[in-house]
Parts: sequence; structure tokens; C-alpha cells
Amino acid sequence: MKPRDDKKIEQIYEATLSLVKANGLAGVTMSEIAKEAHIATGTLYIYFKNKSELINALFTECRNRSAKIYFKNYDPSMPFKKGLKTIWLNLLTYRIKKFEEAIFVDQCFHSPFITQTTKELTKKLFAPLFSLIENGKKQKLLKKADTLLLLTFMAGSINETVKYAKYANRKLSEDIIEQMFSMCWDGLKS
Amino acid sequence: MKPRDDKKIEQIYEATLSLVKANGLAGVTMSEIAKEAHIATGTLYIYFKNKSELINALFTECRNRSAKIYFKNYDPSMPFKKGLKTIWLNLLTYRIKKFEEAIFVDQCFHSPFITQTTKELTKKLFAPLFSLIENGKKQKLLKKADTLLLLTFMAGSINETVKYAKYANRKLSEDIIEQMFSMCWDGLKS
DNA sequence: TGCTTAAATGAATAATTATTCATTAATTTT
DNA sequence: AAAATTAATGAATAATTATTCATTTAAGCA
Repeated sequence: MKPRDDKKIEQIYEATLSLVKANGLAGVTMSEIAKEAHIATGTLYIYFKNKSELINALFTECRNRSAKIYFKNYDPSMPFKKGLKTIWLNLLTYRIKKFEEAIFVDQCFHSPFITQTTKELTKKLFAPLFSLIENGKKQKLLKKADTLLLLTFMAGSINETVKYAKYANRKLSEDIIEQMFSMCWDGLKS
Repeated sequence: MKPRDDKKIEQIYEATLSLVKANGLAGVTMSEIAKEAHIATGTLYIYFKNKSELINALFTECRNRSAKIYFKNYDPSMPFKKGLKTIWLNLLTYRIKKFEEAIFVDQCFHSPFITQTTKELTKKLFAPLFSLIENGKKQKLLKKADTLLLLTFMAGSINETVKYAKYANRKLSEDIIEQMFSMCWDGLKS
């Protein structure tokens, strides 16, 4: 028997991300995905039962990938601020390097494709971020605000800044990244 | 002759916003919009040439509405921090009260419907925000960073926080709003 | 009141897009 | 090397959705 080409799924994912970035989830069709991935339309249906499953699978994949990256180089024994900066940088780097993934995930949250279960399942992945913030509060280094409020403050400024940089086609230099972290830290610290 | 019912356009807009919030731009159809607006499908085409024009018109309308709101109660002679807070509050209030509009506009930026011209045109509306920030920098009250960087920092944290509040179905109390502004101000100030 | 004009309707049609399936190609197994 | 099995193809079909249009309805005007 003929084995499946294990590069195909990745090709399909790449193609979908690229098309969603260009035209949005609203504009993406199965035949376009196939063409972009250099495979036949029918082949898509060997790997995914239908469009909805393809989108859900890619969504889950993106969430898993990002969660993995967020804690790279992080060691809980680090001094708190250094740890926070490590993770903050990981968040930023992810949004820059995997911009297409980030856009795709954002769009999925308001789409008819992603099921509630898929959303719930991927939420858990980000639990370690909570502990980090809780920890900072315990050490009285962060403001005494709701953890999710502190987290969204941090994530929001990163996300929006990366979007701006991408749309305006500007590179975020070392300098700018330092300024961004200062703003974030000054905002969070007690 | 029979005159146009001038409530219809607003009905169509409302219906579209509501459906986009529920299913995303990817999931919205002309017949659904018509049904939600309590009119016949054909009637949509009396008011808008086609789907793309409807989406573009609503996008422009949303952008205009939001720009108008941002400077409510603002007077350039106010002390800087008070002026900033006024506008900051307006931004926040808009995102909360007109959440559907905000989501719609976000989705439009990655959709095949909105033309580049439409995007460019609506950009100008936000020029007054720039002057505000520039002003703060001149008075040495804000960090010496790029104006757009300061702006996206401010907008990003607002946007993400409102999204979180909406999804988690939480109300943003006076207290929390104060905390949010503190975070923003501490992040921006020199 | 009847005539004129344009709005409103929604079923019919056109266009687009998802999905299937008969066929071919590529492996593995015997 | 032939048989068996599954991947891959892409044209054909099914399903969905945008758009049109013949008809009806409602308002203004003579």
C-alpha cells in the first residue's frame, strides 16, 4: 500500500495560514488552499474530513505551538522580573515570527468553524502564565489587580504593537523592544 | 412615488453587526442579514449594490462613528493628564458599548471585502489622537518613544481587556477601570 | 380617486464553493 | 514481478449563497 506523505499536512497548514492572512477566513476556499499547497482538491479530503475539521485542526495546532514557545528559556527559579521579561519576549517573538498564526487564531474566535469545545480545550494551555503573574503579586512586585487584567494588559499591548509594525511594514528594533518592555513593566509593577 | 424607508439602512447595519459578532465575517450571508433585519433579500440590493459594498459602507460608518466618540468632552486646554484620561475613557467606553462594531472592524482588516482605499481613507480620522500624544511628549510628561508605539500600547491594552471582559462575561467596574488607567498611565509616563 | 413611480417582495437563476468519486499512480507485500 | 492496497487526481456533482426580476404594494401627485 502507499503511505501518506507526511509533509502534506504541514503544506496544507502553511497554505491556509498564508491565504487567511491575505484574504481572511471569510475569503478562503478549499480549492484555493489546494492550489496554494500544490495538491489536488480531493487530496484535502484524504487528510481532513471537511473544511470545518481542517480549520479546527489548524486552530488547535496553532494554540499548541504558541503555548510551547511561551515558556522557552524560562526557569521558575529566575528572579521574577527576569522571568517575566523572558516570557514577555517569547510572546512578542511569537507574534512577530508567527504573525500568520496569530491572525488566524484571532479570526477563528469569531468564526462559525471553531467549536466551543475546541476553544475551551486550548484555554488550559495558558495556565502557566497565570501562575507567573500570581507569583509576582505574591512577591508584591506587581500591582494588586486581577490576574487576568494584568495578563490582558500585557498581551494586548504586545498584540496591537506587532499588528501596527506589520501593517506599517516596520521592523521592531532592539531599542523599540526595550521601550516596549519598559512601558509594560512600568504599567504592571506596584 | 414611494420614498425609501430611512430606518432600513440602520436595520441592515444592526443585523450585520449582530451576525458578524455571532458567526464572524466568514459566516455571514445576504439572506441571513435580510432575515435578521426583517426585510426581503431583494430589498438589500435596493440599498446596496452588492455584499462587498454593504460591508465597505458599514466599515466606513463604524470608523466614522468611533472617531466622533473619541473626542467627546475633550478640550485641548485641559491639563494633559486629564485630557488623556478623557480620551482614554472614551476609547474604553466605545469598545464596551459598541463591541460589535469593534469586532466587525477588526475582522474587516483581514477580509477580501474592504478595499485598500477604504482602509486608507478611514485612517485620517484618527489624526487628533496623534497630536494629543505628541503634545504629552512635548510637555515631557510621556516617555520619549515613537508616537505610534505609545498609541498602540494604549489602544492594545484597552482592546484586549474589553475582549476578555466580554468573553468572560464580566462587567468592568469603576474600580477595575481605575486600575486599568493606572496601568496605562504608569506605562506611558516618563 | 385613479395614475405614476419607486420600494418591497421572494421565488427563480446564476455564480461560487464544498464535496464526491471513478480513475490513475505509487508503494508494499507476497 | 504481479497483486493488493491506499494515496492522489481533478472533473463532475451537490450544496450553498449571491444576485436578479417579474410581480405586488404603498406613497405622492394630478
